[in-house]
Amino acid sequence: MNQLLALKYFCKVVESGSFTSAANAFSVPPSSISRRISDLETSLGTNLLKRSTRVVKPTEIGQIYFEQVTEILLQLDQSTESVKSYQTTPMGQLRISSMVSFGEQLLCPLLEEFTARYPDIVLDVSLSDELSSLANDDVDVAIRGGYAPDEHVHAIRLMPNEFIPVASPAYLAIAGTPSNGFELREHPGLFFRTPRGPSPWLLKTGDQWHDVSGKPIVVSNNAKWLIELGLRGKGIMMAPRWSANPYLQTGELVALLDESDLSVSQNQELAIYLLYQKPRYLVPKVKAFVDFLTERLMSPDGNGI
Amino acid sequence: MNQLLALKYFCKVVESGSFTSAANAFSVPPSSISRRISDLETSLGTNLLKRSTRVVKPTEIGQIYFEQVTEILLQLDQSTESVKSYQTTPMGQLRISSMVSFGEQLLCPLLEEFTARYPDIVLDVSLSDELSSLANDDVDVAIRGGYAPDEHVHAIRLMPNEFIPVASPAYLAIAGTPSNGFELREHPGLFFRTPRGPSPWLLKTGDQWHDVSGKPIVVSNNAKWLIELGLRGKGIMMAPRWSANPYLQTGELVALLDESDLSVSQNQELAIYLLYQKPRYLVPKVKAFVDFLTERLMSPDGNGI
DNA sequence: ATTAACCTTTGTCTGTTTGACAATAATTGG
DNA sequence: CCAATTATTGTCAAACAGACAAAGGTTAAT
Repeated sequence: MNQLLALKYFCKVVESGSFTSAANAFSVPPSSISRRISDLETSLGTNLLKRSTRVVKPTEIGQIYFEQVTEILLQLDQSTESVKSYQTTPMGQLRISSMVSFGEQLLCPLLEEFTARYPDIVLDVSLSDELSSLANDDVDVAIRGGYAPDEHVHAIRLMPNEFIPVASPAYLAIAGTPSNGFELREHPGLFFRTPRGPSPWLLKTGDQWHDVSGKPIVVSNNAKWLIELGLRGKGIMMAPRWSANPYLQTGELVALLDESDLSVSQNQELAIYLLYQKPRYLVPKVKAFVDFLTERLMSPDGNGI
Repeated sequence: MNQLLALKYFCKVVESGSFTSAANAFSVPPSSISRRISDLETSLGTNLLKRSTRVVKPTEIGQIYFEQVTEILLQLDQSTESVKSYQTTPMGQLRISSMVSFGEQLLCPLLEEFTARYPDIVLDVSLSDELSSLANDDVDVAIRGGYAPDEHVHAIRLMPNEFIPVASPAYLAIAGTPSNGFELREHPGLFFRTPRGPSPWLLKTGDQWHDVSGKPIVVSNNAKWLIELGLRGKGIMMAPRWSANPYLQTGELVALLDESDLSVSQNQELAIYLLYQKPRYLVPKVKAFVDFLTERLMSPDGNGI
């Protein structure tokens, strides 16, 4: 028996005081109402309604049952409604995972604007260079460099992740400015440690890749500290362009060997990706974040800031 | 879609963390669970569960929905349970309608015992000689004399309703004791007014009925007062045997013309009936009252007290 | 690394249930 | 007393849930 249907029919009959009007309300023949309520009475072993041809009134227990069931149906409607609103309005907890340096320098400043625009979204931002398992539902969206998107993960290319060698003017004044990539080997290097080890300095000549890593002074996963060391003239570092940009503009850092094919990976298409799961029904909070971030970070030519 | 079924399946899946175990709990194939939940998700436009082959976890909104639905299902169970208990235990409001004199003299004294035995029944006793409409659900049980039971009303013959002429010894000492029915016409009469008028005194001789009503001194629907007048020697009255009995035993009243065919109605089978509606499912409170009253009022030979 | 086991999903069929429509029974109001 | 309204019942067609088998995918163990 379709109990919920029977309950809805029953309540409508009590409210309207007649099978016919209830039938009209549901656009079904009165016989359907009669049969469903009969089912209900049978399953409860009770007479819920007193039928006299002109007037239908609930019995004593029918009245009690009606009041309780009305409340229950109302709650069920409200629950359904809250689910639907969740599917309509960006709300709920949004768990974001981002690379540390990107998060510190670009993401977090933007998030203040985001929370202002979507007050019903509670942010849970976790900065880490380890890739947290998007698939295991630890996180709603993730920002990673050069991630290999698998089948169920949607990846949006936010911006290129070009690495350029930089150093402070003070350092260059003392140690001299390298005139080609191979000279980098003679310079002290500030290396970023990825989860897969220190990222090397690579130079491409034709089809050949050469490791032109300098002499390691510091290896750290703390990008901020590395940049600080660079600013203080401790050596040369390969920095993401988006990270070095502010200092390049103030002149605190200088970009070296601008035209050369230097990188930290043989993968030519290094980029920063925004990753999120692609379920059957996309949750508004995720869509809101994806839209927001692409709008703010992706320049029209796709080359980022 | 059988929404209620889907909700039950959904909750069980969340609780057990797997489709298979939920399927076992309901003794249905896992595919049924899968299909019902898929229906539910479609109708809500939401992913409620995150399926990773080994672990099934609710989504954020799925968790919220689960908590609310769990509560709702619990309430529904409780409502069903309360109906079932209503069908098992005598409880609720029991509306009784009784003839005034019978109610005052016999019924109400018994009811104290009844309420003691069934504390969950709240009595609503209405004493009236008008017949309240049993069919219109104004009343659960009614006690009436000589009622013509219609098709849907169950009638139990509680006791005969034999009317006998009585008077006080003091009156008889002055006015003399009538030796046959026709002499009653010469006596002052205390008449009970039924809703259909004063009840006459009738005498049957062979197949003939004679009106042998005395000279009306008082006509009243207040039986208590009539009896009081009788006790004070104001005249003769036709009293129900069950009403006069206490006074006959003390000698305060004397029964006249014991062997004669005197009555107040041509209907020979005057009796007091216990009436109640006969719905498909008899409510325990009614059954309790019917059983109680028949046990206390019906003697084995069916002739009453 | 490869296989095996387990779980969810999908396809197809069958039995049950619900709704539609018509006819019947019963009661109220004029 | 008759007409109108209402609930119920009978019958048929359509929709739906469940059974069973097979497929697809992921984890765990060899």
